[in-house]
Amino acid sequence: MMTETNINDGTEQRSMERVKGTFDFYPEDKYAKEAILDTLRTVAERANFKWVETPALETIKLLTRKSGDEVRDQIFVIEQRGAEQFGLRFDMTVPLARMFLAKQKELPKPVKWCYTTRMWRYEAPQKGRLREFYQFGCELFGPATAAADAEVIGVVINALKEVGLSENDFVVKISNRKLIQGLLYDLVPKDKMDEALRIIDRAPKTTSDDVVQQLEKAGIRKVKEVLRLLEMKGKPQTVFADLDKSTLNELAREGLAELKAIATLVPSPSIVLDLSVVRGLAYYTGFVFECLDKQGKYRALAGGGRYDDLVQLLGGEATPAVGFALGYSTLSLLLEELGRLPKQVPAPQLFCVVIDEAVRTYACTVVESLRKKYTVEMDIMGRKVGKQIEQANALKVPYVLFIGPDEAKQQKVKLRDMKTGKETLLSPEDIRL
RNA sequence: GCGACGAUGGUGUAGCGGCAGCAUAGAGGCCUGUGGAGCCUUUGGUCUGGGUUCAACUCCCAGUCGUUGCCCCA
Repeated sequence: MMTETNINDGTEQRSMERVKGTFDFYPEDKYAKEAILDTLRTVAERANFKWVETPALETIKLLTRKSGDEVRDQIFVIEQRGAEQFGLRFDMTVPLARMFLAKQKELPKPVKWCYTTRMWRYEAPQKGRLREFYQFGCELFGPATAAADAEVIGVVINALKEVGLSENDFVVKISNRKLIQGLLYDLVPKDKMDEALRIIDRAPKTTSDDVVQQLEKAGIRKVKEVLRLLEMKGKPQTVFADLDKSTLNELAREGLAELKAIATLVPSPSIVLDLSVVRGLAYYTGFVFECLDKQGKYRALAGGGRYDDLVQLLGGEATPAVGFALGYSTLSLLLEELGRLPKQVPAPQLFCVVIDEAVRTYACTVVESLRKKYTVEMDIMGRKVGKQIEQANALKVPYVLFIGPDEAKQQKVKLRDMKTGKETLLSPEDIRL
């Protein structure tokens, strides 16, 4: 029965709401974000990383090339034409790898790129995790050296310090997949390796009893030995000393050597070695790292590592690569908590008080010419003088210009220094702030 | 995708099965050429839909959104 007449089902109201998991940047938020992202980028640029951008859209084929269907579920699929599907990028590593291999032959190595841009993942929004979000990151193609890994870590650490964090505010947990897998080799059957890594990855978030339970459930026997690995964490040199005492297989020795080289090159006090850092199961091949706030209160601030197989997997020549991404959501939460998020919207330098509507034309001429050089606000509400000054005060303007019939007659303006209260009558072109 | 909790002016909050109040922000006035104050006026709200009831912002159900835990985190 079609009996619905003017039923308000709330769709009208909901159509005015923001899309779930997105964020509106009002001036205060926008200036804060851009200031932070600019600062981060500048740090990368000082290490000679070049700023790049890619389309928001990629083909689904590319986006899912390196991962399975679970990834597909988190892609915003936005268009379908014939057999082709497009999706919004969910990270920058894959698009930049595509960009790299398109010009692989001509680009001089190393190729060092950075980005500060937005991406999308269709997942449940949580604190520090939105569906539309911004990341700063670097990718470095070419060298397979510890020096490259160290450079990337160095950028992360410097970037965090540059936006107002100290090395007491965060930790950089480093690890190496070869080392973990080498160590697990004798403890875990080959077909259980992925499952074991997955359990290890989320171990820090659960109790050790849970970890034991999960390992047993997965059919892994040498639970005690696996747990012992998880406890190997702390200052790199301490853990290295521990590991040196054990007999290691070749894979583990290789991973260990890589970590030692990196630790030597980046002697930061915020670096700890933590073998539970695995970084998902995706494209990382060796060195991996994760950066967290000291209390572990928030989600990871940054994460990255070495992905030596990705370029080849996408159809390029085998090229080692290393990179990281640093999300704005979590970073801004931490900065906010520490009171270090820049909060100011730029204030106008000058406010023009229009004393009488009769002189508005003259006032507009003056303001127009001043706006070639300064940020100038003027009354456009037709308010009374007192209200105009209130507005100027609310805007924290350092100088106010008074333009009334007297000034207009002489083609002058009265400039008032709001701090000292001193007023001077002068020609508009003589204004120097 | 699953679970828990929540939703009252723009913002922050109070309240009660029977008139929805306070603060703050906004607009205006006191104030027709000069200060951030003060006083006054005013705009604006119970997320959406359904149910119970004489009566629902309040109780019940569903949805939406939010927070959080799980999954996932490429």
